[in-house]
Amino acid sequence: MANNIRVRYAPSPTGHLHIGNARTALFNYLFARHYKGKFIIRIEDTDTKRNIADGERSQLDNLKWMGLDWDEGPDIGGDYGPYRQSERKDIYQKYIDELLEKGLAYKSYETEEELQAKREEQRATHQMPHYVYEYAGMSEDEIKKSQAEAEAKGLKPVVRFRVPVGKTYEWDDMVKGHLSFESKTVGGDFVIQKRDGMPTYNFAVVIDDHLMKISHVFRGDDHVSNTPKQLMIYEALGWQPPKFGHMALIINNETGKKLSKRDESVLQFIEQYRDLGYLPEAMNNFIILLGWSPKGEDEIYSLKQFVKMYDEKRLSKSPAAFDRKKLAWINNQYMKNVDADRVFDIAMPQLLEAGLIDKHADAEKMEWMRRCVELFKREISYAHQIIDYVKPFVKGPKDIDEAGQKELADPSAITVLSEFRKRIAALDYMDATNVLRTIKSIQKDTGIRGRKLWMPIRVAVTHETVGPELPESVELFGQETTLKHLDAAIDMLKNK
RNA sequence: UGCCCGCUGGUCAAAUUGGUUAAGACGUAGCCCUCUCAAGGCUAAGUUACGGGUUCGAUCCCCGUGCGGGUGACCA
Repeated sequence: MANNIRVRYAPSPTGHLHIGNARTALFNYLFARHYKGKFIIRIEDTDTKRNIADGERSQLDNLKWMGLDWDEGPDIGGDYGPYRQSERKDIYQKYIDELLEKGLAYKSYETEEELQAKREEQRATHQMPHYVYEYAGMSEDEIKKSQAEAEAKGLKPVVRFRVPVGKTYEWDDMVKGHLSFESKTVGGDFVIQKRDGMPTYNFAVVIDDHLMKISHVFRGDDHVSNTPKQLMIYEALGWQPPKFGHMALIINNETGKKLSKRDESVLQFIEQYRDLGYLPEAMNNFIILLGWSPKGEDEIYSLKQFVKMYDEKRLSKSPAAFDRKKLAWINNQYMKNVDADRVFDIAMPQLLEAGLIDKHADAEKMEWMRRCVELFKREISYAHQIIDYVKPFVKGPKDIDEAGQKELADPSAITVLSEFRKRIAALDYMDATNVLRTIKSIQKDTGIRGRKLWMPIRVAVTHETVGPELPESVELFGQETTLKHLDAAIDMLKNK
Protein backbone atom coordinates (compact mmCIF):
# COMPACT_ATOMS: atom_id res chain seq x y z
CA MET A 1 0.00 0.00 0.00
CA ALA A 2 1.46 3.29 -1.05
CA ASN A 3 1.29 6.16 1.36
CA ASN A 4 2.38 9.76 1.49
CA ILE A 5 4.55 9.66 4.55
CA ARG A 6 7.77 11.44 3.83
CA VAL A 7 10.20 12.56 6.51
CA ARG A 8 13.64 14.04 6.34
CA TYR A 9 16.84 14.48 8.24
CA ALA A 10 18.37 17.84 7.36
CA PRO A 11 21.86 18.36 8.73
CA SER A 12 24.01 21.35 8.07
CA PRO A 13 27.54 20.41 7.11
CA THR A 14 29.10 22.52 9.84
CA GLY A 15 30.60 19.61 11.72
CA HIS A 16 30.56 15.92 12.35
CA LEU A 17 27.51 13.90 13.29
CA HIS A 18 26.53 14.90 16.79
CA ILE A 19 24.73 12.52 19.17
CA GLY A 20 21.70 14.77 19.25
CA ASN A 21 21.50 14.93 15.48
CA ALA A 22 22.04 11.22 15.24
CA ARG A 23 19.03 10.78 17.46
CA THR A 24 16.94 13.09 15.29
CA ALA A 25 18.00 11.11 12.23
CA LEU A 26 17.23 7.84 13.96
CA PHE A 27 13.72 8.82 15.05
CA ASN A 28 12.86 10.14 11.61
CA TYR A 29 14.21 6.94 10.12
CA LEU A 30 12.23 4.78 12.54
CA PHE A 31 9.06 6.70 11.75
CA ALA A 32 9.56 6.42 8.00
CA ARG A 33 10.37 2.73 8.03
CA HIS A 34 7.67 1.84 10.50
CA TYR A 35 4.98 3.41 8.37
CA LYS A 36 6.61 2.36 5.13
CA GLY A 37 7.17 5.94 4.06
CA LYS A 38 10.21 7.64 2.60
CA PHE A 39 13.29 8.85 4.42
CA ILE A 40 15.07 11.78 2.82
CA ILE A 41 18.37 13.49 3.49
CA ARG A 42 18.69 17.18 2.73
CA ILE A 43 21.79 19.24 3.28
CA GLU A 44 21.15 22.66 4.80
CA ASP A 45 24.24 24.52 3.75
CA THR A 46 22.96 28.09 3.54
CA ASP A 47 25.49 29.39 6.00
CA THR A 48 28.41 29.52 3.63
CA LYS A 49 30.77 30.80 6.29
CA ARG A 50 30.26 27.90 8.64
CA ASN A 51 30.22 25.03 6.20
CA ILE A 52 33.25 22.81 6.50
CA ALA A 53 34.84 20.96 3.64
CA ASP A 54 34.23 17.44 4.85
CA GLY A 55 30.97 18.08 6.63
CA GLU A 56 28.54 16.50 4.23
CA ARG A 57 30.62 13.43 3.52
CA SER A 58 31.24 12.91 7.21
CA GLN A 59 27.54 13.18 8.05
CA LEU A 60 26.54 10.65 5.42
CA ASP A 61 29.40 8.34 6.34
CA ASN A 62 28.40 8.19 9.93
CA LEU A 63 24.74 7.67 9.11
CA LYS A 64 25.74 4.72 6.96
CA TRP A 65 27.88 3.40 9.75
CA MET A 66 24.83 3.50 11.99
CA GLY A 67 23.11 1.30 9.46
CA LEU A 68 20.66 3.89 8.17
CA ASP A 69 19.70 4.09 4.53
CA TRP A 70 17.69 6.72 2.73
CA ASP A 71 15.46 6.92 -0.29
CA GLU A 72 16.46 10.34 -1.56
CA GLY A 73 19.47 12.47 -0.83
CA PRO A 74 22.37 14.48 -2.19
CA ASP A 75 24.39 11.38 -2.98
CA ILE A 76 21.65 9.36 -4.69
CA GLY A 77 19.29 12.04 -6.02
CA GLY A 78 15.53 11.61 -6.23
CA ASP A 79 12.44 13.19 -7.75
CA TYR A 80 12.50 16.29 -5.61
CA GLY A 81 16.11 17.41 -5.93
CA PRO A 82 18.47 19.02 -5.72
CA TYR A 83 19.00 17.99 -2.12
CA ARG A 84 21.48 20.68 -1.20
CA GLN A 85 20.03 24.05 -0.33
CA SER A 86 22.98 25.83 -1.91
CA GLU A 87 21.83 24.39 -5.23
CA ARG A 88 18.26 25.60 -4.86
CA LYS A 89 18.81 29.34 -4.86
CA ASP A 90 16.68 29.91 -7.98
CA ILE A 91 13.81 28.11 -6.34
CA TYR A 92 13.95 30.27 -3.21
CA GLN A 93 14.30 33.43 -5.28
CA LYS A 94 11.02 32.75 -6.98
CA TYR A 95 9.15 32.67 -3.70
CA ILE A 96 11.03 35.63 -2.28
CA ASP A 97 9.92 37.60 -5.32
CA GLU A 98 6.38 36.42 -4.87
CA LEU A 99 6.25 37.60 -1.26
CA LEU A 100 7.89 40.88 -2.20
CA GLU A 101 5.35 41.45 -4.92
CA LYS A 102 2.43 40.73 -2.63
CA GLY A 103 3.82 43.10 -0.01
CA LEU A 104 4.25 40.27 2.47
CA ALA A 105 7.96 40.91 2.59
CA TYR A 106 10.14 43.95 2.02
CA LYS A 107 13.69 45.00 1.51
CA SER A 108 15.53 46.19 4.57
CA TYR A 109 18.65 48.32 4.38
CA GLU A 110 19.49 48.65 8.03
CA THR A 111 23.05 47.53 8.56
CA GLU A 112 24.14 44.95 11.09
CA GLU A 113 25.87 47.67 13.06
CA GLU A 114 22.69 49.67 13.31
CA LEU A 115 20.76 46.62 14.40
CA GLN A 116 23.38 45.75 16.94
CA ALA A 117 23.22 49.21 18.43
CA LYS A 118 19.45 49.03 18.70
CA ARG A 119 19.57 45.67 20.38
CA GLU A 120 21.95 46.93 23.00
CA GLU A 121 19.73 49.87 23.65
CA GLN A 122 16.74 47.59 24.06
CA ARG A 123 18.65 45.40 26.42
CA ALA A 124 19.70 48.40 28.47
CA THR A 125 16.06 49.39 28.91
CA HIS A 126 15.07 45.83 29.83
CA GLN A 127 13.29 45.14 26.60
CA MET A 128 13.48 41.92 24.72
CA PRO A 129 15.70 42.41 21.68
CA HIS A 130 13.53 42.76 18.64
CA TYR A 131 13.49 44.29 15.22
CA VAL A 132 11.72 47.62 14.94
CA TYR A 133 10.15 48.41 11.59
CA GLU A 134 12.55 50.81 9.96
CA TYR A 135 9.94 52.50 7.77
CA ALA A 136 7.54 53.22 10.59
CA GLY A 137 5.19 56.07 9.78
CA MET A 138 6.41 56.49 6.22
CA SER A 139 4.15 56.64 3.22
CA GLU A 140 4.60 54.33 0.25
CA ASP A 141 6.48 57.05 -1.62
CA GLU A 142 8.73 57.87 1.30
CA ILE A 143 9.65 54.22 1.65
CA LYS A 144 10.53 54.01 -2.03
CA LYS A 145 12.61 57.11 -1.71
CA SER A 146 14.44 55.83 1.33
CA GLN A 147 15.18 52.58 -0.42
CA ALA A 148 16.40 54.34 -3.55
CA GLU A 149 18.76 56.44 -1.46
CA ALA A 150 20.16 53.40 0.29
CA GLU A 151 20.56 51.71 -3.05
CA ALA A 152 22.39 54.77 -4.40
CA LYS A 153 24.77 54.60 -1.48
CA GLY A 154 25.62 51.10 -2.61
CA LEU A 155 23.87 49.34 0.28
CA LYS A 156 22.63 45.84 -0.30
CA PRO A 157 19.31 44.86 1.27
CA VAL A 158 18.13 41.82 3.14
CA VAL A 159 14.56 40.72 2.70
CA ARG A 160 12.36 40.67 5.75
CA PHE A 161 9.07 38.88 6.20
CA ARG A 162 6.23 41.05 7.39
CA VAL A 163 4.97 39.40 10.56
CA PRO A 164 1.18 39.61 10.80
CA VAL A 165 -0.10 41.67 13.70
CA GLY A 166 -2.32 40.28 16.41
CA LYS A 167 -2.49 36.73 15.18
CA THR A 168 -1.99 33.48 17.02
CA TYR A 169 -0.13 30.55 15.50
CA GLU A 170 -0.79 27.13 16.88
CA TRP A 171 -0.36 23.50 16.08
CA ASP A 172 -0.81 20.08 17.62
CA ASP A 173 2.65 18.90 18.29
CA MET A 174 3.10 15.15 17.94
CA VAL A 175 5.24 15.10 21.07
CA LYS A 176 4.29 18.05 23.19
CA GLY A 177 0.61 18.42 22.47
CA HIS A 178 -1.09 21.70 21.64
CA LEU A 179 1.28 24.65 21.34
CA SER A 180 0.47 28.25 20.58
CA PHE A 181 2.32 31.50 20.05
CA GLU A 182 1.17 35.03 19.52
CA SER A 183 2.69 36.67 16.49
CA LYS A 184 4.12 39.53 18.52
CA THR A 185 6.39 37.15 20.44
CA VAL A 186 8.58 36.15 17.53
CA GLY A 187 10.77 39.23 17.68
CA GLY A 188 9.55 41.30 14.80
CA ASP A 189 9.88 41.01 11.03
CA PHE A 190 12.51 38.41 10.46
CA VAL A 191 15.01 38.02 7.66
CA ILE A 192 14.20 35.49 4.97
CA GLN A 193 16.97 36.37 2.56
CA LYS A 194 20.42 37.36 3.66
CA ARG A 195 22.58 40.03 2.15
CA ASP A 196 24.54 37.40 0.23
CA GLY A 197 21.35 36.23 -1.46
CA MET A 198 21.07 33.03 0.53
CA PRO A 199 17.75 32.27 2.19
CA THR A 200 17.70 31.93 5.95
CA TYR A 201 16.95 28.64 7.62
CA ASN A 202 13.39 29.52 8.58
CA PHE A 203 12.52 30.33 5.01
CA ALA A 204 14.39 27.62 3.13
CA VAL A 205 13.08 24.91 5.40
CA VAL A 206 9.49 25.84 4.55
CA ILE A 207 10.07 25.97 0.83
CA ASP A 208 11.94 22.68 0.81
CA ASP A 209 9.62 20.78 3.10
CA HIS A 210 6.68 21.84 0.98
CA LEU A 211 8.27 21.16 -2.37
CA MET A 212 9.69 17.86 -1.19
CA LYS A 213 6.24 16.92 0.08
CA ILE A 214 7.47 16.31 3.61
CA SER A 215 4.55 15.10 5.69
CA HIS A 216 6.01 14.92 9.21
CA VAL A 217 8.86 16.80 10.81
CA PHE A 218 10.60 15.41 13.88
CA ARG A 219 13.24 17.73 15.24
CA GLY A 220 14.76 18.94 18.49
CA ASP A 221 12.94 20.96 21.08
CA ASP A 222 15.19 23.91 20.25
CA HIS A 223 13.13 24.41 17.09
CA VAL A 224 9.85 25.00 18.87
CA SER A 225 10.30 28.74 18.75
CA ASN A 226 11.05 28.63 15.02
CA THR A 227 7.81 26.89 14.28
CA PRO A 228 5.49 29.93 14.48
CA LYS A 229 7.73 31.78 12.03
CA GLN A 230 7.57 28.89 9.64
CA LEU A 231 3.82 28.65 10.07
CA MET A 232 3.57 32.29 9.02
CA ILE A 233 5.38 31.54 5.80
CA TYR A 234 3.22 28.53 5.05
CA GLU A 235 0.23 30.79 5.53
CA ALA A 236 1.63 33.58 3.35
CA LEU A 237 2.26 31.13 0.54
CA GLY A 238 -1.07 29.40 1.01
CA TRP A 239 0.47 26.05 1.81
CA GLN A 240 -0.49 23.30 4.21
CA PRO A 241 2.21 22.79 6.86
CA PRO A 242 3.43 19.31 7.77
CA LYS A 243 2.88 17.80 11.19
CA PHE A 244 5.52 18.76 13.71
CA GLY A 245 6.97 16.81 16.57
CA HIS A 246 9.52 18.37 18.87
CA MET A 247 11.62 15.95 20.81
CA ALA A 248 13.09 16.70 24.21
CA LEU A 249 16.78 17.40 24.08
CA ILE A 250 19.60 15.30 25.43
CA ILE A 251 21.26 16.94 28.37
CA ASN A 252 24.62 16.58 30.01
CA ASN A 253 24.43 14.54 33.18
CA GLU A 254 26.75 16.89 35.02
CA THR A 255 25.70 20.33 33.85
CA GLY A 256 22.01 19.67 33.26
CA LYS A 257 22.23 21.68 30.05
CA LYS A 258 21.67 20.54 26.51
CA LEU A 259 24.65 18.82 24.98
CA SER A 260 26.63 21.50 23.30
CA LYS A 261 29.57 21.03 21.06
CA ARG A 262 31.78 23.10 23.29
CA ASP A 263 31.12 20.91 26.27
CA GLU A 264 34.06 18.58 26.55
CA SER A 265 33.01 16.46 29.51
CA VAL A 266 31.04 14.18 27.22
CA LEU A 267 32.09 12.68 23.94
CA GLN A 268 29.57 14.24 21.60
CA PHE A 269 30.22 12.86 18.20
CA ILE A 270 29.31 9.52 16.74
CA GLU A 271 32.72 9.33 15.20
CA GLN A 272 34.43 9.37 18.60
CA TYR A 273 32.50 6.33 19.72
CA ARG A 274 33.17 4.65 16.44
CA ASP A 275 36.88 5.25 16.93
CA LEU A 276 36.75 3.78 20.42
CA GLY A 277 35.28 0.63 19.01
CA TYR A 278 31.65 0.93 19.98
CA LEU A 279 29.27 -1.12 17.87
CA PRO A 280 26.75 0.80 15.77
CA GLU A 281 23.87 -1.43 16.83
CA ALA A 282 24.70 -0.65 20.47
CA MET A 283 24.90 3.07 19.76
CA ASN A 284 21.51 2.96 18.05
CA ASN A 285 20.01 1.00 20.89
CA PHE A 286 21.36 3.43 23.45
CA ILE A 287 20.34 6.56 21.57
CA ILE A 288 16.83 5.29 20.92
CA LEU A 289 16.37 4.66 24.63
CA LEU A 290 17.18 8.32 25.23
CA GLY A 291 13.75 9.83 24.95
CA TRP A 292 11.82 6.80 23.83
CA SER A 293 10.84 3.64 25.60
CA PRO A 294 9.68 0.27 24.35
CA LYS A 295 6.57 -1.30 25.74
CA GLY A 296 7.77 -4.31 27.71
CA GLU A 297 10.56 -4.83 30.17
CA ASP A 298 13.40 -5.48 27.76
CA GLU A 299 15.64 -2.81 26.38
CA ILE A 300 17.95 -4.56 23.98
CA TYR A 301 16.59 -4.65 20.45
CA SER A 302 17.91 -4.56 16.91
CA LEU A 303 17.16 -1.64 14.60
CA LYS A 304 14.76 -3.90 12.72
CA GLN A 305 12.83 -4.67 15.86
CA PHE A 306 12.74 -1.01 16.80
CA VAL A 307 11.34 -0.21 13.37
CA LYS A 308 8.62 -2.76 13.90
CA MET A 309 7.56 -1.59 17.34
CA TYR A 310 8.20 2.12 16.91
CA ASP A 311 5.41 4.34 18.08
CA GLU A 312 5.91 8.09 18.03
CA LYS A 313 3.40 8.43 20.85
CA ARG A 314 5.96 6.96 23.22
CA LEU A 315 8.42 9.81 22.67
CA SER A 316 9.27 11.48 25.96
CA LYS A 317 8.35 15.08 26.72
CA SER A 318 11.14 15.73 29.15
CA PRO A 319 14.85 15.84 28.43
CA ALA A 320 17.07 12.82 29.06
CA ALA A 321 20.53 12.84 30.57
CA PHE A 322 23.33 11.15 28.71
CA ASP A 323 24.58 8.24 30.81
CA ARG A 324 27.87 6.85 29.61
CA LYS A 325 27.72 3.89 32.01
CA LYS A 326 24.55 2.65 30.45
CA LEU A 327 26.08 3.01 27.00
CA ALA A 328 29.01 0.89 28.16
CA TRP A 329 26.67 -1.75 29.48
CA ILE A 330 24.65 -1.85 26.29
CA ASN A 331 27.73 -2.09 24.16
CA ASN A 332 29.00 -4.95 26.28
CA GLN A 333 25.70 -6.76 25.77
CA TYR A 334 26.31 -6.65 22.06
CA MET A 335 30.03 -7.23 22.29
CA LYS A 336 29.51 -10.56 24.02
CA ASN A 337 27.39 -11.90 21.23
CA VAL A 338 29.27 -10.54 18.28
CA ASP A 339 31.69 -12.59 16.18
CA ALA A 340 35.28 -12.43 17.39
CA ASP A 341 36.26 -11.69 13.79
CA ARG A 342 34.22 -8.53 13.84
CA VAL A 343 35.65 -7.34 17.12
CA PHE A 344 39.05 -8.17 15.75
CA ASP A 345 38.41 -6.02 12.69
CA ILE A 346 37.16 -3.15 14.79
CA ALA A 347 40.10 -3.35 17.18
CA MET A 348 42.66 -3.74 14.41
CA PRO A 349 43.51 -0.07 13.91
CA GLN A 350 44.14 0.27 17.63
CA LEU A 351 46.17 -2.92 17.79
CA LEU A 352 48.31 -1.71 14.92
CA GLU A 353 48.77 1.69 16.44
CA ALA A 354 49.76 0.23 19.79
CA GLY A 355 52.29 -1.92 18.00
CA LEU A 356 50.70 -5.10 19.29
CA ILE A 357 50.47 -6.58 15.86
CA ASP A 358 52.25 -6.04 12.61
CA LYS A 359 50.55 -5.20 9.36
CA HIS A 360 52.46 -8.00 7.68
CA ALA A 361 52.04 -10.55 10.43
CA ASP A 362 51.69 -14.10 9.16
CA ALA A 363 48.50 -16.09 9.34
CA GLU A 364 49.57 -17.88 12.49
CA LYS A 365 50.23 -14.65 14.31
CA MET A 366 46.91 -13.24 13.15
CA GLU A 367 45.09 -16.32 14.30
CA TRP A 368 46.79 -16.06 17.67
CA MET A 369 45.67 -12.47 18.02
CA ARG A 370 42.18 -13.38 16.95
CA ARG A 371 42.01 -15.91 19.76
CA CYS A 372 43.22 -13.27 22.17
CA VAL A 373 40.39 -11.01 21.13
CA GLU A 374 37.90 -13.84 21.40
CA LEU A 375 39.00 -14.55 24.96
CA PHE A 376 38.71 -10.95 26.06
CA LYS A 377 35.74 -9.57 24.20
CA ARG A 378 33.22 -10.43 26.88
CA GLU A 379 35.21 -8.41 29.39
CA ILE A 380 35.20 -5.13 27.55
CA SER A 381 32.59 -2.52 26.93
CA TYR A 382 34.19 -1.19 23.79
CA ALA A 383 36.78 -2.62 21.43
CA HIS A 384 39.53 -0.16 22.17
CA GLN A 385 39.85 -1.55 25.69
CA ILE A 386 41.17 -4.78 24.25
CA ILE A 387 44.57 -3.13 24.07
CA ASP A 388 45.12 -3.21 27.80
CA TYR A 389 44.14 -6.83 28.01
CA VAL A 390 46.29 -7.99 25.14
CA LYS A 391 49.38 -6.01 25.98
CA PRO A 392 50.81 -8.34 28.67
CA PHE A 393 50.50 -11.28 26.32
CA VAL A 394 52.47 -9.62 23.57
CA LYS A 395 54.94 -7.42 25.33
CA GLY A 396 55.55 -9.81 28.21
CA PRO A 397 54.18 -9.35 31.66
CA LYS A 398 55.36 -6.85 34.19
CA ASP A 399 56.92 -7.87 37.49
CA ILE A 400 54.91 -9.85 39.98
CA ASP A 401 53.34 -7.41 42.40
CA GLU A 402 52.66 -7.73 46.11
CA ALA A 403 49.32 -9.42 45.68
CA GLY A 404 50.97 -11.95 43.39
CA GLN A 405 53.77 -12.64 45.84
CA LYS A 406 51.19 -13.35 48.47
CA GLU A 407 49.66 -16.07 46.33
CA LEU A 408 53.07 -17.71 46.03
CA ALA A 409 53.86 -17.49 49.73
CA ASP A 410 52.37 -20.82 50.73
CA PRO A 411 54.90 -23.71 50.68
CA SER A 412 52.52 -25.69 48.47
CA ALA A 413 53.14 -23.18 45.69
CA ILE A 414 56.54 -24.59 44.81
CA THR A 415 55.13 -28.10 44.63
CA VAL A 416 52.39 -27.01 42.31
CA LEU A 417 54.74 -25.11 40.06
CA SER A 418 57.32 -27.88 39.87
CA GLU A 419 54.67 -30.43 39.00
CA PHE A 420 53.08 -28.13 36.51
CA ARG A 421 56.40 -27.37 34.88
CA LYS A 422 57.28 -31.03 34.56
CA ARG A 423 53.96 -32.01 33.06
CA ILE A 424 53.75 -29.07 30.66
CA ALA A 425 57.28 -29.79 29.44
CA ALA A 426 56.22 -33.35 28.68
CA LEU A 427 53.41 -32.29 26.35
CA ASP A 428 54.02 -32.56 22.61
CA TYR A 429 51.42 -29.97 22.02
CA MET A 430 49.92 -27.53 24.49
CA ASP A 431 46.44 -26.15 24.21
CA ALA A 432 43.81 -25.05 26.69
CA THR A 433 42.30 -28.52 26.96
CA ASN A 434 45.69 -30.03 27.75
CA VAL A 435 46.43 -27.39 30.31
CA LEU A 436 43.14 -27.93 32.07
CA ARG A 437 43.74 -31.67 32.12
CA THR A 438 47.20 -31.08 33.55
CA ILE A 439 45.91 -28.88 36.34
CA LYS A 440 43.29 -31.47 37.22
CA SER A 441 45.89 -34.22 37.30
CA ILE A 442 47.99 -32.25 39.74
CA GLN A 443 44.99 -31.82 41.97
CA LYS A 444 44.40 -35.55 41.89
CA ASP A 445 48.00 -36.47 42.58
CA THR A 446 48.89 -33.88 45.20
CA GLY A 447 45.57 -33.21 46.83
CA ILE A 448 46.18 -29.48 46.48
CA ARG A 449 43.08 -27.74 45.20
CA GLY A 450 41.22 -24.50 44.78
CA ARG A 451 43.01 -21.24 45.14
CA LYS A 452 46.24 -22.84 46.29
CA LEU A 453 46.39 -24.84 43.11
CA TRP A 454 45.26 -22.30 40.53
CA MET A 455 46.68 -19.04 41.80
CA PRO A 456 50.37 -19.98 41.85
CA ILE A 457 50.09 -21.09 38.24
CA ARG A 458 48.25 -17.95 37.23
CA VAL A 459 50.74 -15.70 38.94
CA ALA A 460 53.81 -17.58 37.77
CA VAL A 461 52.72 -17.66 34.14
CA THR A 462 50.86 -14.38 33.69
CA HIS A 463 52.30 -12.39 36.61
CA GLU A 464 48.78 -11.24 37.33
CA THR A 465 46.25 -12.18 39.95
CA VAL A 466 43.36 -11.31 37.67
CA GLY A 467 42.54 -12.33 34.13
CA PRO A 468 40.39 -14.56 31.98
CA GLU A 469 40.20 -18.36 32.07
CA LEU A 470 43.56 -19.74 33.09
CA PRO A 471 43.92 -22.63 30.60
CA GLU A 472 43.22 -20.27 27.70
CA SER A 473 45.62 -17.70 29.07
CA VAL A 474 48.36 -20.27 29.37
CA GLU A 475 47.75 -21.43 25.83
CA LEU A 476 48.10 -17.89 24.58
CA PHE A 477 51.53 -17.56 26.10
CA GLY A 478 52.62 -20.72 24.35
CA GLN A 479 54.53 -23.65 25.70
CA GLU A 480 57.99 -22.12 25.48
CA THR A 481 57.19 -18.87 27.25
CA THR A 482 55.11 -20.67 29.84
CA LEU A 483 58.07 -22.88 30.76
CA LYS A 484 60.37 -19.88 30.90
CA HIS A 485 58.05 -18.05 33.27
CA LEU A 486 57.64 -21.15 35.43
CA ASP A 487 61.39 -21.59 35.72
CA ALA A 488 61.84 -18.00 36.75
CA ALA A 489 59.16 -18.26 39.41
CA ILE A 490 60.52 -21.55 40.76
CA ASP A 491 64.02 -20.07 40.93
CA MET A 492 62.76 -17.09 42.78
CA LEU A 493 60.93 -19.21 45.34
CA LYS A 494 63.95 -21.46 45.88
CA ASN A 495 66.22 -18.51 46.54
CA LYS A 496 63.99 -17.11 49.18
C1' U B 1 13.10 40.67 31.82
C1' G B 2 9.41 38.42 27.45
C1' C B 3 7.56 33.95 25.21
C1' C B 4 7.37 28.44 25.25
C1' C B 5 8.08 23.73 27.65
C1' G B 6 9.14 20.22 31.40
C1' C B 7 9.37 18.02 36.67
C1' U B 8 8.21 9.70 38.87
C1' G B 9 14.70 6.91 42.99
C1' G B 10 21.78 9.01 41.44
C1' U B 11 20.36 8.14 35.76
C1' C B 12 16.81 6.29 31.71
C1' A B 13 11.88 5.33 32.49
C1' A B 14 6.49 2.29 32.77
C1' A B 15 1.80 2.88 34.77
C1' U B 16 -4.87 0.05 29.06
C1' U B 17 -6.22 8.68 29.42
C1' G B 18 -8.25 8.68 38.57
C1' G B 19 -8.20 2.78 41.81
C1' U B 20 -1.10 -0.95 40.93
C1' U B 21 2.33 -3.66 47.06
C1' A B 22 4.23 2.93 41.78
C1' A B 23 6.92 -2.02 36.34
C1' G B 24 11.60 -2.66 34.21
C1' A B 25 16.78 -1.18 32.91
C1' C B 26 21.70 1.26 34.22
C1' G B 27 24.35 2.39 38.55
C1' U B 28 25.14 1.20 43.93
C1' A B 29 25.37 -2.64 48.05
C1' G B 30 25.19 -7.75 49.59
C1' C B 31 24.95 -13.00 48.56
C1' C B 32 25.65 -17.28 45.12
C1' C B 33 28.76 -19.26 41.26
C1' U B 34 34.21 -19.24 40.80
C1' C B 35 41.57 -19.98 40.89
C1' U B 36 40.96 -14.30 40.01
C1' C B 37 38.52 -10.21 37.40
C1' A B 38 34.48 -9.97 34.51
C1' A B 39 29.99 -12.26 32.86
C1' G B 40 25.71 -14.73 34.85
C1' G B 41 21.94 -15.76 38.89
C1' C B 42 19.46 -13.98 43.34
C1' U B 43 18.38 -10.13 46.93
C1' A B 44 18.33 -5.11 48.94
C1' A B 45 18.19 0.17 49.48
C1' G B 46 16.16 4.26 46.92
C1' U B 47 11.04 7.94 43.74
C1' U B 48 5.60 10.58 42.12
C1' A B 49 9.33 18.68 43.54
C1' C B 50 6.18 21.59 47.19
C1' G B 51 1.39 23.74 48.78
C1' G B 52 -3.62 24.05 47.90
C1' G B 53 -8.03 22.39 45.58
C1' U B 54 -11.74 18.79 42.67
C1' U B 55 -12.95 13.63 44.06
C1' C B 56 -15.08 8.13 47.92
C1' G B 57 -10.04 7.97 45.84
C1' A B 58 -4.95 11.74 42.62
C1' U B 59 1.70 10.20 39.61
C1' C B 60 -2.62 11.22 36.43
C1' C B 61 -7.40 16.78 36.38
C1' C B 62 -7.22 22.40 38.07
C1' C B 63 -4.58 26.63 40.52
C1' G B 64 -0.27 28.65 42.83
C1' U B 65 4.95 28.30 44.28
C1' G B 66 9.73 26.34 43.41
C1' C B 67 13.33 24.25 40.39
C1' G B 68 15.17 23.03 35.56
C1' G B 69 15.42 23.64 30.34
C1' G B 70 14.60 25.97 25.38
C1' U B 71 14.41 30.48 22.64
C1' G B 72 15.13 35.54 21.87
C1' A B 73 20.98 35.80 14.90
C1' C B 74 21.71 38.43 8.10
C1' C B 75 23.30 30.15 12.76
C1' A B 76 20.79 25.97 11.66
